[in-house]
Amino acid sequence: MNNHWHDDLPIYKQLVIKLKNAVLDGSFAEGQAMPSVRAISAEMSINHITVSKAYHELLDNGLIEKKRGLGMFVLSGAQEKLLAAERQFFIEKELPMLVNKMNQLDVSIEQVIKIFKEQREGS
Amino acid sequence: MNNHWHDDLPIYKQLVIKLKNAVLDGSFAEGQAMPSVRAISAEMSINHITVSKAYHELLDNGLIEKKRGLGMFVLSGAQEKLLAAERQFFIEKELPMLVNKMNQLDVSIEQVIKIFKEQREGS
Amino acid sequence: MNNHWHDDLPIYKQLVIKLKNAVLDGSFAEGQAMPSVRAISAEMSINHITVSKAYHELLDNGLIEKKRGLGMFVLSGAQEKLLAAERQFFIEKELPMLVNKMNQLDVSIEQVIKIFKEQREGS
Amino acid sequence: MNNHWHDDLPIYKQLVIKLKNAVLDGSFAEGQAMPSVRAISAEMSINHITVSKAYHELLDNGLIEKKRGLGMFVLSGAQEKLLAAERQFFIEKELPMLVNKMNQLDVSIEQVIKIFKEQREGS
DNA sequence: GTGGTCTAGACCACT
DNA sequence: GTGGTCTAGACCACA
Repeated sequence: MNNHWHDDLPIYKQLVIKLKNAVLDGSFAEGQAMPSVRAISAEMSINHITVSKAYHELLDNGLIEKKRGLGMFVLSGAQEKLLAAERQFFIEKELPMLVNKMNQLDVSIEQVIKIFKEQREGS
Repeated sequence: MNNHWHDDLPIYKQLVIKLKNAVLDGSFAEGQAMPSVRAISAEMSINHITVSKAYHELLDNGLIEKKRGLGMFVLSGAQEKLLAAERQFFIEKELPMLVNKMNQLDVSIEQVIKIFKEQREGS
Repeated sequence: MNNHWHDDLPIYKQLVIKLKNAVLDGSFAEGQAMPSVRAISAEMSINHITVSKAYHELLDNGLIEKKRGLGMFVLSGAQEKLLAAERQFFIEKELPMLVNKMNQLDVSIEQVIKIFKEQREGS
Repeated sequence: MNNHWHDDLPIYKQLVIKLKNAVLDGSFAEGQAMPSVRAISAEMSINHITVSKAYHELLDNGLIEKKRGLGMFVLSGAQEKLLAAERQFFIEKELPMLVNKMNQLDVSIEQVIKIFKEQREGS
């Protein structure tokens, strides 16, 4: 987890994204305790309230749970739930917009495929 | 042009997008006068300062010009210029990010092609 | 709106209750602007963030909407929605608990009726 | 005695309620030994300090007594004392608040009676 | 140790 | 004017 921020998105939102990615790729296993608010706060030099705000978004999304006096814990099924939600959003919302823009800008499907293949190999 | 706003983008930005789209699809032909600030302001019930802000972004982008006492006019070459700029941004920035997300979410290129074809036929 | 707090409930929660009551009894009519965050903040001598937290709870409950740069507005249907929600919660959750406790403590239904009638007259 | 906690009340408070209910319904007879702190701690997987805190509340309420080296014992008269206290609190504090809410939400006394009867039969 | 709340004051983008 | 974000530091309840 780096601590390099860009400022077109609020810090807590960027943190939400990082945390979600960590859940997605399994860095935070289900049932496991998340790093404490103050730990992140110290490690990344951001206010604990800012961290808390990020955690609350995960809480609202049903990805983590709070145990009083103990901390935040990854809920079982969180990884799958997150993956499903992101995939659905991507396919139902982002992809159609992408295609729409392709039509508007006269970008051919071949160009997309080309970039897709390039990036596959590069990574 | 509807007047339904969402909240995740500033109104003036949403207006910029609408105006650019209108130039892109030829609704505002080159050399033609743009609707007056107060016309848009009234029609969409938004503050004239907000409209003005949107127009200034188009001015800065070199898509329109101001003729004193007459109003704003679409510059010649605006459509093509806009098309080129958007296409470049799309290919160099947006597409790679989307492809990256596709990889992360295990979305196949076939799904993109499928949606592409569906949307082609539908429109 | 008074500004006398008890401390068994966080200030922002107490504020939520006050605001909901104001919507319930029609003090804030639908479509009308809510008092600004800073206005309440000043009037009640509480931090604006605390007020904001309360407003966000109303936002999440779908009772008010935010208009960028303009403020918070009571949504149409808010009063009815709130009334329905509270009544449902009362009947499905609170009442059964009440009855359950009555049984446990051997409190007769007659006593409840008596208090009900007294309070009706008193108010 | 289950071990499923909710988050809107501290665990030790929830435990206090459970223990009181057990005294109320006679599960813990007067003069009888209460389960040891470590027994409850183990059975419910909660910290022994938390259990201790709950027991201290019962001690302060004069419902149990500590016999050095032997454990906690239900005081004689505990059941009746508890019943009286809870009944008084219920009638003087809880009922008026509920009735007040009934008026605000336009819930009729007939609905209460209906639910009362249903619950009587059901249990 | 955990998270929750609050303050006072700053700065920002938007209308 | 509107709300949003962030900080630094304080205090609290809970386990």
